[in-house]
Parts: sequence; C-alpha cells; structure tokens
Amino acid sequence: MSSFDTYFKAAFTVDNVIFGFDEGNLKVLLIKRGEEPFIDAWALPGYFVNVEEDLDSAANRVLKELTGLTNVYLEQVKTFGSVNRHSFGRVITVAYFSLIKIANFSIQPSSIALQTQWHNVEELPPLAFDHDTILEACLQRLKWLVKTRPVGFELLPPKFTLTELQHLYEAVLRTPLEKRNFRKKIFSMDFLIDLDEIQEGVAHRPAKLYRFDRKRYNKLVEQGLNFEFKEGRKVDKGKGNQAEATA
Amino acid sequence: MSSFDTYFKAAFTVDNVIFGFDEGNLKVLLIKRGEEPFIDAWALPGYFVNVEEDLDSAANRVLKELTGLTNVYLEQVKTFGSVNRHSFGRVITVAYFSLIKIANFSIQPSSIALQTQWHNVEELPPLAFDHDTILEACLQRLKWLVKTRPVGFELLPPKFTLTELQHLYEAVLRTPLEKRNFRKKIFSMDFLIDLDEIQEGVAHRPAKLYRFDRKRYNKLVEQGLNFEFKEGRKVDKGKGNQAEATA
DNA sequence: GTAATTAGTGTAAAAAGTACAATTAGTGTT
DNA sequence: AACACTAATTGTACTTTTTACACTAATTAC
Repeated sequence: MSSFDTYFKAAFTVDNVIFGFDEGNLKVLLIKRGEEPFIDAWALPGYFVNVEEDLDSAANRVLKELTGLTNVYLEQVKTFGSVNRHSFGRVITVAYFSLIKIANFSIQPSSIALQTQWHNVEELPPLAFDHDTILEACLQRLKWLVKTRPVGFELLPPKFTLTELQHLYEAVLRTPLEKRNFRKKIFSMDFLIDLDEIQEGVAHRPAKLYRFDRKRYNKLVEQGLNFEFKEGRKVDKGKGNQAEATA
Repeated sequence: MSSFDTYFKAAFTVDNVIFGFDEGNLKVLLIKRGEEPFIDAWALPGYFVNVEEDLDSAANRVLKELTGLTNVYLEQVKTFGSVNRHSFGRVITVAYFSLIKIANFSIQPSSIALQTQWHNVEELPPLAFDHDTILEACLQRLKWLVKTRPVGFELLPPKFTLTELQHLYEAVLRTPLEKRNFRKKIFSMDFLIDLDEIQEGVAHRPAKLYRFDRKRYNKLVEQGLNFEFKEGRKVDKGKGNQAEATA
C-alpha cells in the first residue's frame, strides 16, 4: 500500500466540558470565542493538540491555559470527527470532562477567550460547532458517573450539608430524590465524616456539616464496594408540617 | 493566533475490536499484519480514515474491507493518541467494538492482512502497537454493556438454549452464575420467545430453543426497563444427581 | 413566645436477590 | 425393555434492598 506520508492527516483538538455546581444548579464553563469561525459565539474551552503531546496532557494543558486550573479530575468521554464539523478544514476533537469546585476557581482572561463564564446547564446559549452534541454526551457521562462513583464530592466545597449533597444529585440526575432514602443510602456507604459542626447564618434549624472521607472510600472500593444510585420514581411529597392534619 | 494551516496535523485510524462467541469462549478477531511496522504480528483490524469520511463510517468501511461484514452493532469506545504509539509518526486511533455471530461470517482475505483469525480472549498472542490496551478497554466496555443491555444476543445464533446464553454471560463477565437465578432473571425480562423446538443431536435431554424478541425489548425499553445483571457471588455447586445422598 | 423554616429520623410493606436439590427427558448400552 | 448417563428444568424459603410515607427538633425573625 501507499507509504505512511500519503495518508490523510487532520488537525485535532481537545474540548473540555467543565462542570461546576452553584446555588443548586449544575453549571458548565463556556468561553466567548475571539477567533473565527464562530467569533463571539459561546463555546466549550478547547484548543489544538501539540505535536509532542499526549491527549490527556493536552486536555490538562488547555484546561490550565483557559482557566488556570490544575490537578482536576479529567476524563476522556468521546471523540467527534464529522467531516464538516469545522468550516476551516477537517478537525477531530476529543472531548474531556472535569468536575471542579467553583469557589476554588478564579477565571483568568486568555487571548483565545473574550469572556469566560459559568452557564446554568438548563439555560444554555447556542454553542459554536457541534459543542451542544459534545456537551450532551458529557452530561450523559456525568449522570452515569454520579450514580456509579462518588464524584459528586468533587463539585461541592469540602464541608457540605446532606441537603446540598442531595440537591447536587437531583440537579445531575434531573430527578427528585426522597430525602430519607437518600440519607439512608449515603450513610450506608459509610464514607461521610460528621464534622460536628453546623451551618451558620441560616434562618432555620442549621444542618450538620460533613466531609467526604476519600481514604475510607478507597479502602471500601478495594473491598468491592458498589456505589450506585438508582433514580427516584416518585417525588417526596412529605412536607408534613401543617398539611395532611388528621385531627 | 496562527492561521489554521499552521496547526499540527496527525494521521488517524480506526481500530475494530470484533467479539464473537464460540464453543463457550469469547473470541476476538485478529489479523496478521502484512505491513511494517509490526509486520507478521497479530493486530486488531484497523486502518486509516479517509478525508471525506466520518469516524463511524470509517469504522464500518474498515470492518467491511477486512472482514466482509456489514450492518453490525458498532460503537465507539475510546481514542488512543500517545505520542509514540506508532513508530512512523503520530497516529491517533479511535477504537470501536462490535459483536457478531461467528457462524454468519466468512473470513475474506485482504491485502492488508496476511491472515485473519479468531482468538480466544483468554489466550492471546502479543499484539502490535498498543492494541493490548485497546482490547482491554473494549473488554471492559463489553462487560459493562452486557450487564446493562441485551447485547448478548448479538453473539449467539438466532436460536439458542438458555445454557448457551448463560455460558456467554459467564464468559464475558468471567464469573460463574447460578443456573436457576439466571433463568429467573432472564424470564422476568420477558423478551425471550419459546420457539417450541428442541435441540437435536445431543446425547442427553435436549434443551428448548429460544430467540430474542427485539420488538418486545424495544417496547420494554420505552417503558423504562432496567436490564441489569449483577455478578454472581458463589458458584452453583448443585450437581444434585447422585451426590449428597442422605439415605 | 409564636410563627416560620428546614433538619432530622423510623418503620412496615414490597420487591429483588440468593441459596439450595429433586425430577424430567432424552441418548446409548446391554 | 431396563438401566445408566447426561444435562434440562423447576419451586421455595430466606435474606437483603428498596420503597413509601409523617412527625418531631432546632434554629431565626418578628
């Protein structure tokens, strides 16, 4: 057959889908593009891979360059390579996703991005290229991951309440969960540490604070823990305060 | 920034991991390479993607060219792009996998492959490039898929016995399953059709033949079926014939 | 001190999963 | 035809997991 040099070659990029969680909503980080094509459009933060760079390294580097973030959970999701997905030529992109704590993160301006902003996943602007498809694939992956691994903790501050944790799961799974059963499940997994601290500055009974015990979790995984959430079937109707009074 | 043409470009390929099932063993289709590098080594059937070709199309075409097969379940698994995975230059490969019925398939010679042969996944030769890593990733995917979707039927002939089905699951999951519970589970899913036919040519009580009812399965999926197998914890010891006699 | 708000908890019923052994329907041999 | 052999088929009690559901407790604001 023909020699190696005659084979078709394509440019390739990585696109990062960076999820965060804030005010009860799942967020994704988008940049406003400063280059053609799709100048001024919102897009996933991604860029070209270099010659001497592995894919995972490229994803990490691009993430760092566009956001300043290092050392985050980063995982390959899927590769997108439709012939016409980029108007300047054939560009194949490998999608990665990561989960970060928004509070730990300060947006740094970059020459590629005019703006960098968190967007609520439920209310997204139109995206450049096929980035809506890529995002959708990552949302699916996140959904699966959150049911399967304790990655939810990556999105929360180190100290959190059980209600915050539950809201996170509800936002990701897009389904309401039943409070008592959720707590039972979480506790049965036995990797939350009760910090003996309580919430402050709330106008109601303050919740206890917990943190995730990663060491304990790793030990449990070795022993064959099966971390799994099934979706709730029904809503927790039980407000139960003054409603449904029988006497 | 620099113009589009200045970005680094790489060759890219698809590699197909084609699983089959025969004589109670999970098999994978390998070719013996007829080109450098790794000439004469066993490898996954893969080849270069063309300019005007989507990734999925490329996987289908390559599969067809190397095996003659069309219209098979084909799914993208992961992309491998280490800097030095190919000695002739940077080559990024997208791994696909598919499940086929070995019996339906006749091996066709090709100019790329000196030989094409089914190999038992439990006894593999050394593979070219990073194909062992790719194969491992696909095995993991298959394992997950088989627990989660009724893809097992893709590997069996249209008519099969429950024991054959069980052996398939055992081979893929690499764990023994308990016969009665396996049957209960399968029947509870309610998408097997009893063909009212029996096995022929066996020197013992012949088993009933079944087929998979895809239409019914699709209907069940719409209704929110959860097809899932957990791994067995213990072996089925129950020979129960002459053993363990108490009188 | 009363109203408002959210946190926190227990239990019974249903469903799913597990462990386990005897009987049945064929073939092959005598 | 009886017997030995092999593998197929079936049921049930027990355990675990999941679900549904409603009240009391702790705090702030007024």
